[in-house]
Amino acid sequence: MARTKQYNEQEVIEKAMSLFWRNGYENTSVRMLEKEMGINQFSIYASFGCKQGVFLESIKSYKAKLNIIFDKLHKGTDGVSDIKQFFYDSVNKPVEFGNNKGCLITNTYNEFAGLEDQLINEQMVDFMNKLKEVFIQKLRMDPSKDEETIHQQANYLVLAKHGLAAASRVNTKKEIDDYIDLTFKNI
Amino acid sequence: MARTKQYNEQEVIEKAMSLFWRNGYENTSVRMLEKEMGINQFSIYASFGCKQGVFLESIKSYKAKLNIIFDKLHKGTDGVSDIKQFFYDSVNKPVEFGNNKGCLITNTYNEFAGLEDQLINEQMVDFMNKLKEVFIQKLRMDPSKDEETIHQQANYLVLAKHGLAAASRVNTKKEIDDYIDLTFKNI
DNA sequence: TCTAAAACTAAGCAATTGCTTAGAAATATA
DNA sequence: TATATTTCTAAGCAATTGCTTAGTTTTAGA
Repeated sequence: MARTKQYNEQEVIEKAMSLFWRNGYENTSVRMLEKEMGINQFSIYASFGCKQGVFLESIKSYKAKLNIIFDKLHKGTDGVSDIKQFFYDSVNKPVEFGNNKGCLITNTYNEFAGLEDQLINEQMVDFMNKLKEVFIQKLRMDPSKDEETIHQQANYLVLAKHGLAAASRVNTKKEIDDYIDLTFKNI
Repeated sequence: MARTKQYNEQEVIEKAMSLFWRNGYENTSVRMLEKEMGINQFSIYASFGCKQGVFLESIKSYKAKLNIIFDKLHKGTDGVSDIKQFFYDSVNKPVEFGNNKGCLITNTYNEFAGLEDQLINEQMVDFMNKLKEVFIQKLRMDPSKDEETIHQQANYLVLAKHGLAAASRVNTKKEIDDYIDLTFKNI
C-alpha cells in the first residue's frame, strides 16, 4: 500500500542513546540527532513524536542494556558481595557498550535534578527505587542485620552508587577502585 | 567626569550566583540574568564581558561564602571528626545562604563533566584538589594511619563529598544523614 | 555652566533551538 | 499496471540564544 521505512527504529534509538549519553539532553540538538541517527527530522518526529520522545526511548533502551548486570545482581546468592560486584560491573560494562562515560540514568538524574520534568523524574525515581529494593533484598541475606540497619545501609548504597556513576565520568580507575573498596568496608 | 554606576558589582553577582545555582549554567539565559540582577544586558556585558564571565565571578563569590565552613575545617584539631562535621555543614549551610539545593561547585562539575571547558574545569579541579589536601592533612592527625591509607581514604572522601552534594538536591534529610554516618563508620 | 566621558535604554543582530509542512519519491495492494 | 498511502527531502516557521550598537541620559571636572 505504501513506501516502506528505510530505518529500524530500535537501531536509530541506539544511536540516539549514545549521543544523549555523551552530551546530555539539553546539549543534544535535533540537528545532531539527525546526523547521528542517520535519518531526517521528519522521520524522527514521525517515529518518536518529539525530542523528549526520542530521549525517553533512549532511556528505555539503556535500561534494557543495564538489565544484563541488573539480572546478574538479582540472581546472585552472595548478598553484599554481589552488590559490590554490581558496583564494579556498573563502571566496567558501560565501557563495553559504547565507551561512553558514567551512567546515562545518573547523568540524567543530575541534569534534571533542579528542574521539574514529570516524565523524566518518573523514570529516575522508578530506577532508584528498583535499585534500593534489590539492595535491601541482598542485605537481608545476612541474618545478623536488623531491618533498621538494612534500610540505613540501602540508603547509603544507593547514594554511593549515584556518586560512583558521577565520579566515573572524570576520575581515574584507581580512585574509583579505592572508592568502591572503602564503600563496602562500611557494610 | 562621567555618570556613576547605579549598581554594585558584588551585589548583582550575588543575585546572579543564586540564579545559576538554581538553574545551572545552560538553563540560565542572559535575559533571566537581566531580571534577577536588576540591570540591563549592556551593563552585564560592560561589567563582566560575557555570560561566562558572570558565571566565573558567581563561582568566586560562592567559593568565598564556602570559605566560612572551609576555614572551620582548616582550623579544627579533631582530625576525622572535623571532616565529618564539614560534611554536615556542607549540606546545612547552603540552606542558610539562599535556600538553594546542593552545591554550586558540584552542580557545575556535573554539568560540565562531559564537555571540555578549560576555564570552568580549572575552577573545579582547583577546588577538588584543595579539598583533598585538607582531608589528607586531617587524616594525618591519626598516627595509626600510614600514607597509603591516608591517600586512599582521601580519595574516598572527596568522591563521597561529591556524591553527597549531588544527593542533597533530591534526597531526604534522613537519607543524607544515613549516608554521612555510614561514610565515616570505618574512617 | 558647559562639556566630555561614562552609564544607561532599547532595539536589533545572526545563529540556533524544537518543530512543521509542501511537495517529490517510493511501494504494497487492487 | 495503476493508485492510494506512506516515507522522505528540504525549506521554512516562530521563539530563544548570546551579544552588539545607535542613541539618550547622567554627572564629574574644566
